[in-house]
Amino acid sequence: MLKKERQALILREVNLHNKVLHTDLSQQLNVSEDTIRRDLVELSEEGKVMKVRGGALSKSFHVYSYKKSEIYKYEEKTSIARKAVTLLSDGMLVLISGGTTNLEFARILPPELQVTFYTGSLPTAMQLAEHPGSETIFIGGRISKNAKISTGGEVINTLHGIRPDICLMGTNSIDSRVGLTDSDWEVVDVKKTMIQISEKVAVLSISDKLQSSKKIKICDINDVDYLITELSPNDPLLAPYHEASLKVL
Amino acid sequence: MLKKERQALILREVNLHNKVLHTDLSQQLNVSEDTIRRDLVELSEEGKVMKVRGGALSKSFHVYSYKKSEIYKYEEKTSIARKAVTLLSDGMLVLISGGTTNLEFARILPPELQVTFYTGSLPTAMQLAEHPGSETIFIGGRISKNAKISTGGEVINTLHGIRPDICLMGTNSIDSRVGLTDSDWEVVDVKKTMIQISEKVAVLSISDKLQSSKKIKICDINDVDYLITELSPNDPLLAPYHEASLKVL
DNA sequence: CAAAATATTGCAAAATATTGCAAAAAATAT
DNA sequence: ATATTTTTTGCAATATTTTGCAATATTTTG
Repeated sequence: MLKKERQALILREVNLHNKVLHTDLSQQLNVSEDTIRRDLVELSEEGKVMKVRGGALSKSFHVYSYKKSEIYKYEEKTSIARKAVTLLSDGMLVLISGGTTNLEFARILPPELQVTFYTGSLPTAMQLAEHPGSETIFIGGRISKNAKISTGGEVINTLHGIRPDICLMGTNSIDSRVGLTDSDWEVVDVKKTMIQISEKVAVLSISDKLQSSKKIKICDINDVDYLITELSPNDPLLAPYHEASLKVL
Repeated sequence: MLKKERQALILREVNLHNKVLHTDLSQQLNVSEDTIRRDLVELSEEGKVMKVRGGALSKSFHVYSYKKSEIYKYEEKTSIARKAVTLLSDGMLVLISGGTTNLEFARILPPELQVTFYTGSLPTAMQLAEHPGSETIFIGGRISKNAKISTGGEVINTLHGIRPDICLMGTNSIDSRVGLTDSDWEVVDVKKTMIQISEKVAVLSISDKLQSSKKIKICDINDVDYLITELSPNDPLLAPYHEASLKVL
């Protein structure tokens, strides 16, 4: 096994579990603990992991982290991301929006997965570009300063030229009666189209945002096929969505 | 078996399995490990694979670090960026490439400047989006994993639809006789077009890269209008460029 | 504090890289 | 076609890197 390859595997393990132990990795990869330790030191010098006694921790390091602000509810978002992965399979065309949950999704993506991603979000694209198996296509347009996504007519045009199998939509507000809403009309325009053109729509949302709504409407709740939260699917909070016949993961 | 043919096979193997070993390829193709090693070195110089000890990995393994602390010759790049700012004025349409020097340029951009930026570089776009005065338009396309820029026909098409006043081009190698060169053909295709369509072309380069060249040619030295380095314009190192009648800042 | 776990250091064996060189193969000129 | 030049290839001698091990130091834990 090549050194770089081994380090890539280690890095993936760290990103998935947020921590690794020398002993585990040493067994898993069939090398001495010394070698693992040296690898972790190197990775930590490159700023990719945080070395601690006995192993290493994830830096929850995204290529681009949303300006300094630690990702809110990091653990929860990782758990959402893991569930979302199960919706994908090789060869799919996936449309993915921005937001920290989707960023987390891009980070823990299994390397062997081979899909084509379309996105208009700069941070998401940066992170997806790290993924060895998949191809990332950025949808160009005028960059919205706060959301860091492409907006405008050109985006809508490009979107109408593709037919994604699934759309992974990060969201600010979802409500079983009102549907999906947002507060930025530029973003809403884009999201509307993303939902229209996609075969299936999955909404990724932490439970705080359930049953909340903003000023501008994106779509009805029926336009959504999957709802993914960090909660167990049979949590009472999710009941209204079951009733609206969404598939709740 | 011809050399080209062998290298094509190697390249296929790399892209298929994401890694190759000297030992495997040597057996498989009935040549010595030395030959394989030399092939891999060449392929890596052309930017097609990533050479590592014992074999090679597919390019997608490479991770580019944009951490400020790790930027090579950070101070020098800031000084280049400051000179580059003098070329801009309000209302201009500016095409800007990737690279750490341009990233630094985007960071120190005076906030009151009002220009429209076109770029295909994800890191550059991220930084430009922070700038209050200007508008950033991202040129969409397939994201090249190591350079983190849009590549492919769509980029070329989009570029042909605009007429920038100036192109700020980061570079890997510039030579007064050979011109601009690079090692990644995907990047070269895009840069060629960027230079063609722009009214003026400014090359930003730290002095280390002066009089160096890579395998693949981007353009002649005469296609460049401005050369910006961290050196004083009358530094002897820059004499060849004065002779080629570039404006040296 | 003492036992256990983990780090550090130096070292040697194995694997891999580099360099220079000469023979073979390919390209070019005669 | 033949001779000459250039490129490619394999080999050997010599570096360099990587790895595991052992002895010793340090930190953690109860």
